[in-house]
Amino acid sequence: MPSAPRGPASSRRPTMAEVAAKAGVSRTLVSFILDGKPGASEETRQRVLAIAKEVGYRPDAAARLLALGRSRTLGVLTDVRQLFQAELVTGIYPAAEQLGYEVLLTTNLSDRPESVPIDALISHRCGSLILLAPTSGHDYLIKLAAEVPVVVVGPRLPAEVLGAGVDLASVRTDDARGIGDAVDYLVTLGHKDILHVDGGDGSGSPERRRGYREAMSAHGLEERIDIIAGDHTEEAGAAAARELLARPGLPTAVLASNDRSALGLLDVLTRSGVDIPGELSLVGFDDTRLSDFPRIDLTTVHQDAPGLAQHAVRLAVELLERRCSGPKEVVLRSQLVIRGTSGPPPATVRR
Amino acid sequence: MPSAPRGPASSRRPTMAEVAAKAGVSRTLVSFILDGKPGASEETRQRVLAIAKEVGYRPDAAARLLALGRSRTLGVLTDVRQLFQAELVTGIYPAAEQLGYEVLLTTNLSDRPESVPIDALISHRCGSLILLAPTSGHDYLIKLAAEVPVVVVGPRLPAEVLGAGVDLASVRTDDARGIGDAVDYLVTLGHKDILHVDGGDGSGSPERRRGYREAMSAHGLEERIDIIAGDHTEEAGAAAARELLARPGLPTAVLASNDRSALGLLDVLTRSGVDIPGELSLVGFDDTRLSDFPRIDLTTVHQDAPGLAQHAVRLAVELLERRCSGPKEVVLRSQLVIRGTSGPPPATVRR
DNA sequence: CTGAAAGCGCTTACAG
DNA sequence: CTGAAAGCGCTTACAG
Repeated sequence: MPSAPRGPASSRRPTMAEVAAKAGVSRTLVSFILDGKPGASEETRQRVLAIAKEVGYRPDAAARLLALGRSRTLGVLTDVRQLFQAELVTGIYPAAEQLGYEVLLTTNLSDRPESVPIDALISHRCGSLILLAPTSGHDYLIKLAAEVPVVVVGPRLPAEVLGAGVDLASVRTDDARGIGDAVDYLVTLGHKDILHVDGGDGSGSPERRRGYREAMSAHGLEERIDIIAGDHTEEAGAAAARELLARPGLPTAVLASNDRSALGLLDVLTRSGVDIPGELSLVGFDDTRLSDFPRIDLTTVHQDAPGLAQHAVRLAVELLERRCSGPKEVVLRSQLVIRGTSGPPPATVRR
Repeated sequence: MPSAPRGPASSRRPTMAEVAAKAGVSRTLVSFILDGKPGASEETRQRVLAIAKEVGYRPDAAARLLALGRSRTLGVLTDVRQLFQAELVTGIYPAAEQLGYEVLLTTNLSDRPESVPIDALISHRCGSLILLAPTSGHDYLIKLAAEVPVVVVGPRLPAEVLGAGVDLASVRTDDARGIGDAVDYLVTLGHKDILHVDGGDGSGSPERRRGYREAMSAHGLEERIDIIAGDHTEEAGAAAARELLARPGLPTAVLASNDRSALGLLDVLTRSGVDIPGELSLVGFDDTRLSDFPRIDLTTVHQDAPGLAQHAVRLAVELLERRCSGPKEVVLRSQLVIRGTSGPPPATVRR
């Protein structure tokens, strides 16, 4: 026996061959039966199934992958610290399961490049990759997609990237329109001094910034355009709030680039005695909600997480199975959800 | 060629054999070189490494696993909706990497049994499993641990489960003592009417409930013991708050079983005009914090997430490598973190 | 320093 | 309905 001595694991873990031996049939037949293929008598089927269950047989994914050459596994890169992504992940599982695919997860960590978890996914033979709000550059994405199909969820990809001739697709929310809806709503209420705390280069942030500018201009408010630089964290929102409070006057409305930033704003402003929405209206983006708890009752732009997840899975599978017919970019509509942090501007505007 | 035609993937993905052919050496040597083993001249080493890089060679984890018989991969079951678990996951990666292990993640979903994601982990040949706050019964855990080493992070496992003779270990916080510290602190401030909103059968909840009872008794406050049933969600905290508000009088302090529950309490109580901490002190558990943002400035019992993660990984690896010498239960101390939601009881106690 | 060879556990044409 | 056989890409004694 030229190979190394095996650990107790292999003796502990029953193989297909053992099931076959116990059942007195060939390995081929066991494979067919477990795969649900025809070709075995009903009686044999039952016996083999019973034995497999009895010995606790579990298919070895590694061997299966190796034999198949390609896996029915979708690799998902997420950031476990982002609650909105948790909602996407929650939607990805059932969508994948329905198409007969498994899902493997890895997470981004702040102290290592995104390519590390992505490499792990590829090494484990994920057939295609779903990247949630990736931060890598476009060159990297194109190189990656030349190797394995990639679906990017969140940020907008320029046409030249999507059209680079590789297996790269994009699923996202119509961020610009979502912010535009929020601006329209605030303007209708009578707001004019609407400020935007942006999300830096966070997923969707450039689009949201653009949507804000365009909507303000469309309402003839271009000279009221006012942007504080931020990112998609509570801390950035809190910092923006401090900056606002240091100014001579407050805007009547603030549009945060995401809910986390809005939370930071809400926290600092509320503590400083700013009445929300009486004195200032606050609107977030994402509608992050994993429980049914209304949390802070934030007016926000709702993203269709289950829809995004479903399309991402569909595209990932189509790309993998080489039958991607439709467009490689899916843009879902958002929906403004009006809750308790927004209302008409105060009668006496401070400016 | 009896096997099925391969998809474009295999032709696209370079193998070790291709690298060997290009370099004009044997596959064995390539394997040795990529593995960092001695046995090749420096010149050959460099050439092979260069070629591997040039053709974009990536090791095939499936084949590697199959050949090795055992994987250097740790499977982690988490719940992507639980922020505290995200902190554990964040700590698990670097700890595993340091020991030369990879990490594979799956998530619990509310609509399917925990055994589904666990089976996926096993199928992908994870050498051992780290289960974050699992909800499965003890019988299941014992059965599972007979098959593959299991480390449970969070809930306390009874001695008879840990001593069942299978590869099962536990890492947790001293929940009872943590709550006890919080009770001591509140009593020192002058509180007597200290109520506990428990966490049902959430991870650590039974211990926290016990700790509350014991600490209250130790202070001679057994007749003030008052528990509202809940779970580890904001919604449960909010429900408890509503129940409290419907009572004739409020306690002077509330101990929530975790931070999410405390958030729900805080939200509803604050909205109802209850002054926190002036009128009522609120204490959470976990110290969930992924950003540096103080969020709601909650007084809480801090859990050492990096420490829990590190011990979990260490045990998982020791169990896997059959050199588990030390105890199979690690209990880490918690630390009370006093912030803005707690203070002395109001001068005029409502009762 | 290097190569031929067996084996990991599975799948799937192919031939009964 | 069933079996013998090759192959997926890797690792590792063993023999030069």
